[in-house]
Amino acid sequence: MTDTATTGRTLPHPEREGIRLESVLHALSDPMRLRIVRELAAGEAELTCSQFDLPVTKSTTTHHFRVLRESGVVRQVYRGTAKMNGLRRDDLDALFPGLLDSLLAAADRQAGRLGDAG
Amino acid sequence: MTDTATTGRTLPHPEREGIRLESVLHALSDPMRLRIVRELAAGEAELTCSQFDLPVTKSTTTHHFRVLRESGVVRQVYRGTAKMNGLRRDDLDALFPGLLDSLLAAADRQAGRLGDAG
DNA sequence: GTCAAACTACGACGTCTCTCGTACAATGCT
DNA sequence: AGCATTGTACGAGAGACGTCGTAGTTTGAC
Repeated sequence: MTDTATTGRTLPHPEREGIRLESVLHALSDPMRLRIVRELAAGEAELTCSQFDLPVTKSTTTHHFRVLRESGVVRQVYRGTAKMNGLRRDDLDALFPGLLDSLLAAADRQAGRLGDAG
Repeated sequence: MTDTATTGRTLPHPEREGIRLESVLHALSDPMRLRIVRELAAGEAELTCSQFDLPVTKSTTTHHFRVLRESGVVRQVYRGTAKMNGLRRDDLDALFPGLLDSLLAAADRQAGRLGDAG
């Protein structure tokens, strides 16, 4: 328990077969959550909630991460006081091949077009 | 004007560049609307609103078609008393290459998996 | 001109969503 | 033990959403 181990707390996730397309689309239809997912996809590593510099309060951030988790888009694991977030790429790719990539490409494209992503 | 011509009434559509990914995802995150889009994609021809046998009232159907139109997913044109609906495939493909196909494939896959589509 | 068909407008209702603030819980460090 | 960090729970408020019913409009056919 002294190394960076996962702590006892666990969070409910839908299993792969329980992920619903409508829920995923709904999760991704919020600008804040789409932004989170894009940042998550950009880096390889998992990120803590607090590493996202979102223009909302902590409560709201928690809310968005929960929506993402409950829809099956991200996997969350506690490590110490932090909560690590990772895209459920494997599950999403298995369930809906090519969808996540198209979605991320579409988001990138739109960000480039609109200039809201450097 | 005696043949099957478009009548004077027109409906506001977002132009191609005005279509937002978040709005498209939101439009598609409703089961009724996803169903509409799948039916539209299945057949080549445009369909009238009343050709869809949805388990909701006419008012609600109108509402869903409006959401789809305003988000840029479908194009609607009056012809007589009917309103023809067509997927804006060209615009969506130009804006978000591959996205619509992935989305439709994902929906098909889920329908097959869950058995709610014959 | 009358009538039916297709769709719309408007208001209503209950629910869900996004946001916040405050108070609380779990963990790790000293 | 004490404290800082990280995230949660709960409640609230404003607004959006999906649904309906009724009344109305537009068009085409007779």
